[in-house]
Amino acid sequence: MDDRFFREAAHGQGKRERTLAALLDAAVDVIGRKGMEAAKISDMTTAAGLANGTFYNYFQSKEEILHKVAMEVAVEVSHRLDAQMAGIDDGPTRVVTATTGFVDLVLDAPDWAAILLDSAAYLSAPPEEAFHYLAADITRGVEQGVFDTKIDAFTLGQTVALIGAAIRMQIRHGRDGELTRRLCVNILRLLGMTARRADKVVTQVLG
Amino acid sequence: MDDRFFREAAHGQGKRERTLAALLDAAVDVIGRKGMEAAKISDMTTAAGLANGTFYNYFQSKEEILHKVAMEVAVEVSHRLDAQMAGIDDGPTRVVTATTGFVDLVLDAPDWAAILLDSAAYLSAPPEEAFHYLAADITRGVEQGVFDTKIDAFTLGQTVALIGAAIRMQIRHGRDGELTRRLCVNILRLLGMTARRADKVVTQVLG
Amino acid sequence: MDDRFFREAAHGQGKRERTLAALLDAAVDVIGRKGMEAAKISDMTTAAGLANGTFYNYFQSKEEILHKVAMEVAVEVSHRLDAQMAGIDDGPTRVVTATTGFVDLVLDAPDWAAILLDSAAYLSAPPEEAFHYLAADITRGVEQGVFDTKIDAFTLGQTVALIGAAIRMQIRHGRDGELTRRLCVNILRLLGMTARRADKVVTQVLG
Amino acid sequence: MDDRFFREAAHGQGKRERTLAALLDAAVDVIGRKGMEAAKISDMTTAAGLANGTFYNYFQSKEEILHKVAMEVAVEVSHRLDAQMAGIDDGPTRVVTATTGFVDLVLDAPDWAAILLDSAAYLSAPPEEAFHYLAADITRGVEQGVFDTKIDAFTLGQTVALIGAAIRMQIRHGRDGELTRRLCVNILRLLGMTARRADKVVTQVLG
DNA sequence: GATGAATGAGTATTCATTCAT
DNA sequence: AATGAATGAATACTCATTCAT
Repeated sequence: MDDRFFREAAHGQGKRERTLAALLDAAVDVIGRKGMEAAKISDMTTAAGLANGTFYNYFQSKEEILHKVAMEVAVEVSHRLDAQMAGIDDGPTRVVTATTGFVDLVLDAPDWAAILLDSAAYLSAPPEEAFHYLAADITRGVEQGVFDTKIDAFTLGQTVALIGAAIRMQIRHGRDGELTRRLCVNILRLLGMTARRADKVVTQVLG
Repeated sequence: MDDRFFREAAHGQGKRERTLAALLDAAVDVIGRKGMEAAKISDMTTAAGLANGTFYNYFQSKEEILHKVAMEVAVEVSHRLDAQMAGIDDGPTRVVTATTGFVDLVLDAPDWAAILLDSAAYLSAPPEEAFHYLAADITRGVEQGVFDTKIDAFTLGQTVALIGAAIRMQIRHGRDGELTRRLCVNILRLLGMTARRADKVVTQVLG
Repeated sequence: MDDRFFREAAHGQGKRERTLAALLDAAVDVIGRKGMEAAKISDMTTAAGLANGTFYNYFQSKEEILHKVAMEVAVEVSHRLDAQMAGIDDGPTRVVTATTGFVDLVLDAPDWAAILLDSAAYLSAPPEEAFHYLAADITRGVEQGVFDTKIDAFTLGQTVALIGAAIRMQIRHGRDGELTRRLCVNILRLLGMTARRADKVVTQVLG
Repeated sequence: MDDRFFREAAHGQGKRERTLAALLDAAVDVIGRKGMEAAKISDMTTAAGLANGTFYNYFQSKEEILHKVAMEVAVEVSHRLDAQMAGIDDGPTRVVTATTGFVDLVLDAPDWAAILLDSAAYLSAPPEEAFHYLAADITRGVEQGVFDTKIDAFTLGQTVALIGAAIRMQIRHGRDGELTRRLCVNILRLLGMTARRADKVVTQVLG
């Protein structure tokens, strides 16, 4: 999904922008195949059809492009989820919708999954952008009185950990909608809903 | 905690055993400081006061010592937790006791924390020993009718993810008993207890 | 003879070609001094005035450069012999001319001798190019009815063994044209000529 | 053939002799399997059922045992050939008998073949013992007036080269009596016999 | 004599980064 | 802007040899 994502976004722009986009697309591709650690600069430039040294006209270091790619992907994922969720008002429904949407989106684009997953481990700073909406939805649920939990980095971290574990398992053992459903239940439970109400919400949203 | 753990265990034994223990202790130390990925063989031999080549009289490769260290630590942690939990019969109480004990133990020995955390990511096979008791306790809770969840790799993975995230946060931002308490609540909620009952159990156990 | 052989051939070409040639020349030099087995990559790069890592911009491994050098030398030797032998039609005369030419050429360039001799033992596939002409000349002699032998790998192997032994002896104990003459006689005898006729041919050709 | 050759020879002797013999047998075995270059001291001691360090109570270095083994094997081979050839008086017949016997013996004991072949390349000094009888037989033939060649190191070297090449080919491509027969013919031709007489002798001896 | 633990010099290979063109 | 050749630090692993017990 979305091979050449950056190049399309840079279509019609200046040469510098297009080369930059080519490098970012190449990075996505290479990271998807080999992971951040093993991704070589030369892999990226080769995939982008550029010479080795050209890389350093656009980035100061390997780390920089890794950060950039991770952030851009996170932002784009957030955008897409926002679009899916317009008009949904109920907190729990939003959480389930967002989680399902996120997991599906990321499993559809394994390159992006690799980037998001790796960025938490390989980069010091995981891209909060990807999960920003989640904090907002949880807050909304708390305000609506259906969630019973503190809203802070810890709760967010716990939730993200659940999502990450679920994605990793599906990458390893194959896609499984049932696991995504259970993930949603787990998140709602963790946020303070009873097991019964959590099931009901998930069934309403996912059918 | 337990610097020279292996050397103490090998005290009075033959030279081979003592050198082996020195290497394992050195590995723990180095992994604690630099992580599994960055840990160099020469770091370990230097820390153990040995020549470079001596390493290969005891291990075939870097991976081998990493596996060995991870497994030994996991086993030892399990042993200690078992000791703490003798006589506790109630499933939820066991889960809380085990989780708290595990988090405290591991935060007391940050080297061990690093090993356990890294081993999941760096080694192909993370040591199940460290979490085996957890599966047993969850099963017990389900059999006692207080947990409402499937017992499988997914549930275990979700639980372990919560614990890992909590430990990581405390390593980064400092020890915080309140977070450990909230972790326990989260786990019990995830396993199907209501928010209220989860709080009650945690309060009973942790005061 | 022909120190800097490759560099001369690459004169005026691009930088990549010139560096490649420098590496090949350096390899020839190092192999000549230490043999294929003991030749180190760093020896070659140092001799070429390059950094260690530069080697791997041109070759994947030590084996690769060894093969390349052996093949290039073999090809060049064949070219030079071809030139010497243009217009000679008689089979035995060709064999004697080729053998003498080969031995002289190789003793003039002891580095090349080392390469050709080592390549049979160290490389899995010795460069047939160096001896291809020999097979052709033997065939010609057989067709002319002056040789009485099967033309196959065995006969070729036997002949090459004689040449190799003669070269080795002259490298060890000093150049000796008489030995080369006797080598030619031996080859002709082996190919089925009587001692007398063999002597006559050799005398005609070598004086 | 002749596994434990040295141990049998040392039977009934002192402990030192028996341990030495065990090391020599182990060396034969290991060299046969891996070649001289790749043979490790520890391979030999392990195969001999001894500790690593024990080796140095018997040999000063790896080279020393290699030399010793090569020499002993060469001597033994000579002895056996001598036995086969008692009573044979005719020079050419002796050469054919010795060559055939040598090739057969060595192909029957591939370990020995490996040792003899490697010793020429890996050790500076190939064991002349193995070919001493050959010089004598050639001399005899010359004195009988059937060979027409100088008797010196060069002729011997040429002959040995032919034998080596023939053995190598049979090790690589499988035993082939026809090649051994052709080898004998080649040697006789090289020593100055006509093709016809060489064939006749070989047929008389080998049938 | 035997042991076997310890040694440490030796080397191919990778890859992010620089810089002259 | 682009090129791509050159760099060189960094590191796991081998094995003959030593020597204290």
